[in-house]
Amino acid sequence: MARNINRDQELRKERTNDILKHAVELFAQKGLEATKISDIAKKAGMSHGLIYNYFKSKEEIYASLIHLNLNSFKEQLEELYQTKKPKELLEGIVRDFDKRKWNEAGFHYFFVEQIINSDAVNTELKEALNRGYDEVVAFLSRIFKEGIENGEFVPGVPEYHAHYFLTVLQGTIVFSSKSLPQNIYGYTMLSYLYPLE
Amino acid sequence: MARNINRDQELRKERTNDILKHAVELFAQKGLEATKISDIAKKAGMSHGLIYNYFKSKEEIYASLIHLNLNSFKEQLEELYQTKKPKELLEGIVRDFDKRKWNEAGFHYFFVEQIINSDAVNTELKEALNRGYDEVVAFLSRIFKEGIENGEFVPGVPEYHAHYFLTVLQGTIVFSSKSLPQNIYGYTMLSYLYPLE
Amino acid sequence: MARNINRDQELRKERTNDILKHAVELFAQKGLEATKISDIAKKAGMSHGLIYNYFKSKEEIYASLIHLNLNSFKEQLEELYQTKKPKELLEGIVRDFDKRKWNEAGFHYFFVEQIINSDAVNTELKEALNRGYDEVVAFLSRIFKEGIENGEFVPGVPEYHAHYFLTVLQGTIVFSSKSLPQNIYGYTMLSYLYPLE
Amino acid sequence: MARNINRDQELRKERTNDILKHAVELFAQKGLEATKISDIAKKAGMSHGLIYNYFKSKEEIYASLIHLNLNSFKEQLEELYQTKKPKELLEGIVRDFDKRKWNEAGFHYFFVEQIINSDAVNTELKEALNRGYDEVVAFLSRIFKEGIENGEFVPGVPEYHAHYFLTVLQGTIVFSSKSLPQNIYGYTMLSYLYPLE
DNA sequence: CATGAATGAGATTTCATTCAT
DNA sequence: GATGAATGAAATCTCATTCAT
Repeated sequence: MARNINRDQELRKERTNDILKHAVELFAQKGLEATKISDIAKKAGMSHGLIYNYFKSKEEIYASLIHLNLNSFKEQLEELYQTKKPKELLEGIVRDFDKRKWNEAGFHYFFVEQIINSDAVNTELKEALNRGYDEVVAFLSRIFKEGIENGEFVPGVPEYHAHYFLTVLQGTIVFSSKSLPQNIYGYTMLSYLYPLE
Repeated sequence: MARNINRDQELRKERTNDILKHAVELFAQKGLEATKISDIAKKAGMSHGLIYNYFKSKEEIYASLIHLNLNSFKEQLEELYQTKKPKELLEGIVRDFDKRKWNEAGFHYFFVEQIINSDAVNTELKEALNRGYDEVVAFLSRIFKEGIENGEFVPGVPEYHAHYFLTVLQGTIVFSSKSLPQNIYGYTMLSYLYPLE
Repeated sequence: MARNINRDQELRKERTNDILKHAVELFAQKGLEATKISDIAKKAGMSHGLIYNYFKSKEEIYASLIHLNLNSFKEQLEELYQTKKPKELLEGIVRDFDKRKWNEAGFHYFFVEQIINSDAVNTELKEALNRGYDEVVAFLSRIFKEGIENGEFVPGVPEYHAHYFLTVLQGTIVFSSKSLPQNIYGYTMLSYLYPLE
Repeated sequence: MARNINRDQELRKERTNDILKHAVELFAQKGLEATKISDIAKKAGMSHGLIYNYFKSKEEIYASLIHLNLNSFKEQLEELYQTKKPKELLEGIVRDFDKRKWNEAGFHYFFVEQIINSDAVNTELKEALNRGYDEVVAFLSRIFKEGIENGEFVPGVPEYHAHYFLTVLQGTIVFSSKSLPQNIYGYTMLSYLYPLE
C-alpha cells in the first residue's frame, strides 16, 4: 500500500470542504439554478469534472449545505445553551449571524422544496433535511419556553416565537442587499420579544 | 380597417393579464428559475410563441409582476391611509395579505437582484422597480412615524420599523409552506409593535 | 357588380409593386434570410398578413425580383440594341447601372441556388428564372459577337466576354460599399475590352 | 496534471480546424444564413454542442474563416512577391485560386457587412477583418504599381486595378456554379491587363 | 380586403453530466 | 485522482404562415 489511507480521506474531506465553501458564496449570491457547476469549479480552482468525484449533482451540493447549516445552527444553539440564558443565547445567534456567511445558503429555504423533490438528491439526505429542520424548531421552541417562563420574553406560544425568529432571520438575508445598518433586523426583531421594563 | 381596434386593445390587455395571472402562480409555487416559459404557456392555454408577443423574456414577466405588486401594495396603503389610523391600517394589510395571492410573487425579493442585473429586462422597467420599492418604504415610514407619534406603536426609528415590517411579510411567504396557522407571523409581528397596556 | 374589376386589378398590381419595391431595398441591404416578412410589411406600410394575398412566400418575392430584374435587364438590352452599337450599348448599361437600384437584388445571384431549391417557390417561376438567365447570356453573347466582328471589342469568345461582363457587374454590387468613385469597376472593366488605339 | 497539455492543445487546434474545414464547404455551398450550426456539426461528425466549445456563434466561425482567408491570401502574395514579377505573381494567384477551396468562403464578402454588424462576433475579430482587408488592397496596389512601371500591365491607377482584380475574383466565386471552363474568368480578366504586343 | 393574434416548426444556445486519457 | 473534451436533453427564442374577425 503506497498511499496512506488516512491521508487520502483527509484530502477528500478537504476537497469536499473546498467545494462547499466556494459553492455557498455563489448560491448565496445567485441562487441555485443561476449558479453553474463550472462557476463553482472555477472558484474552487479545480476542474468541473472533479466535482463529480465528491457530489453526485449540483442539487446534492446545495442539499449538503443546508444540511451542514442546520447542523451547525443546532450545534451553536446547543453550545450556547450550556452557558447562556435564553435571551443572551438568541442575542448571540443574531450577533454572529452575519459572520456565519458560510451557512447563509442554508437559509435559502426558498429552494428547499425543489431540493426535496429533486431526483438528483439521495433519499437519505432528504430525510436528514426534514429531520434537521424539525429539530431546530423544537430546540428553539424549548428555549423560548424557558425564556417566557423566566420572564425574559413576552408571553406567547413558544413554537410561534420560534417560527417568528426563523422568519426574521430568513428575511434578514432576503433584504440583506439593502443599506440598513448591519443586522438591524435581527436586533429590532429581538427587541420586540423583550417585555417592556 | 377590418378589425376593431378597441377590441384588439382589450384583447391584448386580457392576454397580458392571462399570462401574468398564470405566471404568478407558477412563480409563487416554484420560483423564478424552475418556472419555464412553456409551463406558463400551457397553464395559460396558449402557445409559448404567443408569450413573446407580449413579453420579451421570462424575466420581463417576473419584473412586471413585481412592478404590479409594488403598485398595488402602494395603492392599498394609500387607500387605507384615507380612513384608517396607522395601527388599523397595518392590521388591514396583514389581514388581507394571504388573500392577495395575485401579488405574492412580487414578494419573492429573493430574485430581484437577478432581475435587476438581467439583460432580458428593459431599463425602464428596472428603474420603475427601484423607484417603486423606495416609495413603498417611504410611505410605510411615514405611517410608522405617525403611529409612533400618536402612541399606537412603540418608539423607534420609523424607517427601521418599515423594513422590519417588510422583512416579516417577506418571511411569511418564504415559510408559507409550513403548517402554522395562516399568517401567524404577521399578527405576531405586529403585536410586537404595540406598546404593552 | 358593385366593384370595378379593372380598378381592382390595378390596385392589385399597385400593391404587388409596393411590396416588391420595398422588399428589394431590404434584400439588397440585408440579404434573403435576414430580411423578415414583417420588415417588408412595415416598410411597405401594410400588415404582414396582407403580403400573403400577393405572394405565397418570402422566397417567391425574392424570385419575382430576380425575374423582374432579368426581364428588365433584357428589355434594356433589347431597347438599346435598336439604336446603339455594341460598345455604346454596354457603356449605357454600365452608366445606368447604379441608377437601377430597383433591380440590384436581382444580382444577388448568391441566393439563387436557395431559391431554385426552395419548395416555397412555384415551379413555373423557377423555370422562368433559368430561362431568363440563359436568354440574357445569349443576348449579351450576340452583342459581343457583333462588337468583336466590327472591331469595337478585342477578339475572343463572345460567351466568355458575356460572362466576364456579368461577373464584374456582380462584383460591382458586392463591393459597392467600398469607397471607390462610383462604378469605377464597370468602366474599368469595359476599357479592357476595347482594342488599343 | 492528469492530461497531456500539449496533446490537449493540439486536439483543440485540430477540432477548430475540423469545424472550419467543414463549415467553409457549407458556407461556400449555401451561404451564411442557410448554413445551420447543426449542419456543420453533422458534417464535422460531432455534436452541435461541441461547436460552442470552440466558437461562440455561427457568425464567429464565419468571421474566422474570412480572417484566415485574408491572412493566407496576404501570405501567399508576400511569398510569391519574393520571387515573382507582378504579372507572374497574379497569374499564380489566379491559377491556384480554385485549389484553395478552403478559403473560398473568405470571398463571400457579400456577408461581411452582416458580420461586421453582428453582436455575435467579438470586436477584436471585427477590427482584424477591417485591417486585413485594407492590407490586402494596399499590397495588391503596390504590386500593380510595380507592374505598371515595368510595363507588365497597362497604365492606370494601381488601386483601381487592385479593386478590379478583387472584384473579378469575387465574381468568379459567385458565378462558380455555372458551367464555364474552370476559372476562365480569372484568366480572361488578367488578359485585359496585359498591354497588346 | 385587411389586420394582427396565434401557432408551431425549427434554430440557437446552455450546461449538467459522462468518460477517455 | 484530475482533466476538459464531448454529448445531448432541454430551454429559449424567432418568425413564416394561417386564420378568425
